[in-house]
Amino acid sequence: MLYQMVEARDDAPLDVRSRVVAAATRLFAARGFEGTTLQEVADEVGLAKPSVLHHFPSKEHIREAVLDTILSHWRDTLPRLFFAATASEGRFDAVFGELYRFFADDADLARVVAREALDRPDETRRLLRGPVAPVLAAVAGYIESGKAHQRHHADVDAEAYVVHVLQFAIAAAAVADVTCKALGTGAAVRARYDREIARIAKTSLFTAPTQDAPGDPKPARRRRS
Amino acid sequence: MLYQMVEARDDAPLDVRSRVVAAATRLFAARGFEGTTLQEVADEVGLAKPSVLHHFPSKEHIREAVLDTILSHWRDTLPRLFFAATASEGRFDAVFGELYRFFADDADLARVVAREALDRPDETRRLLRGPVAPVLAAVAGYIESGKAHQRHHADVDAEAYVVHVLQFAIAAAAVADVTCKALGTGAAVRARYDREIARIAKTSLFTAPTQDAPGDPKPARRRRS
DNA sequence: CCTACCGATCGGTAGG
DNA sequence: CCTACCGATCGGTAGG
Repeated sequence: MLYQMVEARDDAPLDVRSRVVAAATRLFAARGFEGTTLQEVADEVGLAKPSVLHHFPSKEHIREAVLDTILSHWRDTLPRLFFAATASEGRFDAVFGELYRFFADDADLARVVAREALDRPDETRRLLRGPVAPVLAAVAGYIESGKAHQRHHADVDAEAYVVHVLQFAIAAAAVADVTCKALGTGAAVRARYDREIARIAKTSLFTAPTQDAPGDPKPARRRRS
Repeated sequence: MLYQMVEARDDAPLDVRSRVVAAATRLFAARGFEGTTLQEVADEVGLAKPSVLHHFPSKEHIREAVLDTILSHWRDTLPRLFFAATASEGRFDAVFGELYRFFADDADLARVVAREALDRPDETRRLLRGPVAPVLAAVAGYIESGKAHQRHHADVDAEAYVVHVLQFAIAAAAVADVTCKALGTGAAVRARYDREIARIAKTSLFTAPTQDAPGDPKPARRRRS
């Protein structure tokens, strides 16, 4: 079967559905689902409200489209992440960097996911026990084997560690622009913030400094605005 | 000056304002400020909507009362926290446990704070640079001195570490009942979850296992329902 | 502390 | 893709 491929180039003209999803993602991230009106979405896309509802039968359908888009984006990067995790030792920086950067590069995605966890705990639970579970289990297995080889701390709770690191990455990315300001002003602050979360994740797992390059994921590259 | 003391006993009858704040805290935590209506708050308190508005001139005033209550509760525990942090070495478990338990004991507080950070980044920034800043700086100073004595890892970014640990504790408490389910079912799961976040915070700071009792904050004691 | 009610805006529909 | 409009509900007020 053949699907119309959606061009991912940032400057390519997007179809109406994609423009609605992009606008809704931004607005949901900033104000939440309940705090966003269809009128605001329509205004941002440059359409009348009924025109938006021609493409999505209800506001709830827009929410689902936003979340599906994030989830499918993530599904694309998961295999790469997983491969990096299992292919060789000492690749922790790359793996964590990949995970963190996915959300840090576009804080709106992190904010939408964080809001979803707060707004709809049951759906989020389903997601964690469903499609996300195998990935968590796989990474936990990798950590367990690392424990057996004394590469990782013996008292790491592999499953709990993975869950915490995942939610740390999302939470840190979601509120980075807020909490970074507690570190003072200036451009270097965000780099310190990013470096420290990577260091925490890494040091709490490995028994000794790895042979990796020092744990600094590249500073987040911003996607828009 | 003399103030009317508000009795903290859980079973003591509360005045109307306190009951409104308690109901609003629960509702704001679950649905967010925009997702909560004055009617729902009134219903939960058992009053008519205009009666609620007799005690608080607007919905916005209820939000402020909710946040003030959380902040002042926290101000009460901060001195204790700070004293524990600076009084002696090896008290990390107690300090982090205190911080984490404050939010873990009542996840609604963590959720309200998390939502506030997402909904009103500017206000949250002001809070971080204002009243919260001295506490962060003090703890960061304690960590710096620990680095000088080789008790803490040399590459810890003290200021960034403190900010991350704070937001980790809040985020972890806010979504604990969601993400714990990714660890399986059963009563022990939450204890593992709590123990692992304490271990991560501790291991990423200290150069070697401390002389403390193993890093397990008591399992969160639930305050209500 | 209530009943009754306000204008505004919500998500969504009709019809073209 | 639009104008015009729907019933419902929003936060808040009047008046007692």
